[in-house]
Amino acid sequence: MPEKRSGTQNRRDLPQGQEVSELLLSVYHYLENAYGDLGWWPADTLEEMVIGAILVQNVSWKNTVKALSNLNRAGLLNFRALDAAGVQEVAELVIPTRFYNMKANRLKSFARHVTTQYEGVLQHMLQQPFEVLRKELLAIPGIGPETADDILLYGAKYPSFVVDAYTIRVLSRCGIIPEHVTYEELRAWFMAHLPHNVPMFNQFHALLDRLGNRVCLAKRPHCDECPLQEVCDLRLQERTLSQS
DNA sequence: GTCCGGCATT
DNA sequence: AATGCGGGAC
Repeated sequence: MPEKRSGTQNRRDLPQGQEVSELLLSVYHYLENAYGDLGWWPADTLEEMVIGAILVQNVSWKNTVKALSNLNRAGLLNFRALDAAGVQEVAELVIPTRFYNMKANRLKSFARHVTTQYEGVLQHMLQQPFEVLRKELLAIPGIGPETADDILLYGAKYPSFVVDAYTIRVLSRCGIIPEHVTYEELRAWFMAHLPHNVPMFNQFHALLDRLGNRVCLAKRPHCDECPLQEVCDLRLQERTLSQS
């Protein structure tokens, strides 16, 4: 019979309990004090927000802006027009987002869905109940959990915590979470330990994104300028001590 | 694990 | 010019 671990937390499991809520809130406050209000999501319309969420997959925001402006110039920054446009034309306009054939197909899939199910009115789609909408989004080709949660939080304004690779890198480096966690598991963990507050979820993800993008880099992280130094170093120390 | 295939870095 | 970074969907 496999012996049950007691005492120290298994490194492969997510920590639980009231102290987790406090730790997450302190991470949030360190970041907010350093970076202030990031004002996400940067978009003028809901349609632009959703299109941007699809285009930004796997690429920098800078490239996404180029593609958004190309689409805008072509009058394709809305789902009715995208549904009517040819994939080839769309693909050429979104070349800066790198995986342009894939992105064009994803845009077309979403446009088709909004057109056939909601007569082209995105707001009507986003008014579905939280869980219904999440399932519906995930069923659209090219919409995975992160993009779905982007749309739920920044588009529909539901308290859906957005997890991304930066979230995992930052928190696992600090020793707060294991390196290998599934998306759904980590999202549920955040949502179980934080108040379901839309502006806070909005800002928390934006802050983690900023840190992972500019400071907590995959290679040669700039730890000297990290606002989480205190939390991070503390955790690493504790782990080292408890291993001896 | 694989796909996608621009752009920053070297 | 060449390399490889990079990450979300499947």
